[in-house]
Amino acid sequence: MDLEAVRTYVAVAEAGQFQKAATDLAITQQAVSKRIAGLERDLGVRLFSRTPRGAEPTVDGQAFLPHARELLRAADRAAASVRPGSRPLRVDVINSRGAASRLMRAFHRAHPGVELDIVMLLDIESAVAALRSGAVDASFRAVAAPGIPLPEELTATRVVDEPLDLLTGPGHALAAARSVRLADLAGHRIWMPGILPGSEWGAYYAALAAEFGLTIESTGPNFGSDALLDTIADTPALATFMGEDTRLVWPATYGLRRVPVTDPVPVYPHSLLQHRDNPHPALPALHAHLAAAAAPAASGAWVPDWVPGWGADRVPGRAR
Amino acid sequence: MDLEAVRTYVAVAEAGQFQKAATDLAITQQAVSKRIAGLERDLGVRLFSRTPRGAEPTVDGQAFLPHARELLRAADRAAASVRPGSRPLRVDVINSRGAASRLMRAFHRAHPGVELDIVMLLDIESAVAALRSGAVDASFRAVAAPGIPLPEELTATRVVDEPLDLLTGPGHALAAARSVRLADLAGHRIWMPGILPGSEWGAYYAALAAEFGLTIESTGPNFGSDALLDTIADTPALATFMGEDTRLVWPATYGLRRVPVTDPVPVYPHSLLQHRDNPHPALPALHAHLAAAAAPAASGAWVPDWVPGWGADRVPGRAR
DNA sequence: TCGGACTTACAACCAATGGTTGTGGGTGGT
DNA sequence: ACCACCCACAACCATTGGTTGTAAGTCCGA
Repeated sequence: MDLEAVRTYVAVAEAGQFQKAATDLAITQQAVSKRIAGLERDLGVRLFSRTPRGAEPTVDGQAFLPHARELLRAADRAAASVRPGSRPLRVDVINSRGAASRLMRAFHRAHPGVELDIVMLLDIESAVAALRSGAVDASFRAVAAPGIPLPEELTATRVVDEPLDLLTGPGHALAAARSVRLADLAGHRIWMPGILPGSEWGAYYAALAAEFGLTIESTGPNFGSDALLDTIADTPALATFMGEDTRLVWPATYGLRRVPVTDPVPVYPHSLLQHRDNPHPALPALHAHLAAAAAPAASGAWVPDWVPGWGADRVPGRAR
Repeated sequence: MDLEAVRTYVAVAEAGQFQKAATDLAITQQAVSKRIAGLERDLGVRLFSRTPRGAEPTVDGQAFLPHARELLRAADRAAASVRPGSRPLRVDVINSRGAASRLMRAFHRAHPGVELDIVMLLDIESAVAALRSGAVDASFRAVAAPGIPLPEELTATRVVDEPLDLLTGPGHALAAARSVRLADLAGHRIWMPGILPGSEWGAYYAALAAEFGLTIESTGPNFGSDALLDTIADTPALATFMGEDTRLVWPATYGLRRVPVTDPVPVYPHSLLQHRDNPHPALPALHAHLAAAAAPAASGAWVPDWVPGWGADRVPGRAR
């Protein structure tokens, strides 16, 4: 199926005749005739019934028309997603299951009119480079991690702290616990595959392990969250950390247990990075939404939490 | 933008390298290279960063990918909409503002998974022909109108009765009335442009006019509902009928008045026609939905209504 | 009834597209 | 240093898709 033929089809359906559609498209009537004939050959049905006064859609043509229009709109959106200048707001999130993804989905629900593209960059260096070049408009990251100075032209706004739960299999020693103190995790093996030592998560867990004497293993390649959960469910000696609000789609029979960690609650600090001069019109709306989403938590009871020493100030109003 | 190039792009993004995508698509690596280069030229951005071990999407490529997938899905849906055999349920409605359209929108909300195509055929003859040929699966029509025998292989199910209101401009004699008896409309000019004498609506209004002495003018071409409403608003001597539940999108300043007609209420009888042997899997769900939608009205107070003498039995449970 | 104005369809031609094969440059592992 | 593997470029060629010219059909008015 050829998009130009589909575009020609819609033009004919709107014009009511091949001739006028041809002048609208600035081609000859014969070219229109050929395109429509080719489209009908591709689809295997007759789309127009030709009359001496023009052409009108057949039943198949009527059914095809809205799909054709939607197809052309999809093509326009696809082209717009990479058009320099006015393109959809492009936001980098740190992974597809974390708090940042959840916030962006909520933002999309609250502002359905804002065109949005979500990308996931590998590390903060490439995120910083993408922000400086303008390839992305905003990035959820943990800033001020050691060794990663924030360039002058970027700004960072602390937007949300993500509390972490412990995730264990049914055979784990803490599987039945209602909660566990962070200090009591000393000596337990925590497995976080795919966390690179130099990355932000790597720095976060390194600081956490150093302060509370945890054993965090990030060895081995990341085979995806399915493989991770599979291993956690089957290995009594292993546990892992997972965002408190992460919803798991997982068969209940595997018996994964989620154990809240307290005293203090380890929270991962998310900031929104952007270029100081980025003029994208949707950025203010995003900031307003994030501020509004963080504020209501202030009414809850506050619980002591832990962020790395380099984690700067806490987000206003966080509670649990 | 070429759909084949987009399909190739998605294949490369999934394969991770041009070579493998080429074998998957059964073309040469050079052809893949050319297609991607052409797509990048069309879009004006670089989609892949080429490495000695393959190709990975750039930031622009990452943003483009979901749009590309959606574009291909839209193309598949468009092709499926006219595929003989298993295609979406194709339903003919009598116009875009009537009760049939409303019912189909409600059905779509209740069954979002059912692929649906709505068409509007000119008259009941073409609807019958389309049903017999299998070009459409179901049709909302008023059957048993005089001179239109229902062929043996078609079935008709009375699904909904649509009450009609009188629509007037602010200067009309009945504009301030809270309701009007059908008999009191005798002598008033009712304008229904575009209603053909031989059509179902034509037969309906002819019977209505004959029984209650109305003056119904259906002269003149139908310039669309905007032109109709425009004329009604500006002409004190004219009024028209309109479905009770029809929502008008119209500036309030025009002052159109909707006057319920009573004693009896004129209702237009809609039936669902289909081929006796049509095996489309979504047809039972449609029938179940229509039966469920008609039933709840039985709880309301019943009001005398009027259908043409040829209008067969009333739909069970209709009320107002 | 005939001719003019209008429609779409078909034939011939030609440039440009899009595939192929062959080859070269570059990187990473042995 | 060589080999294996990747992608890009060049040359070639069939096919596609545009053009012009013409034919066939219908409507309408003289």
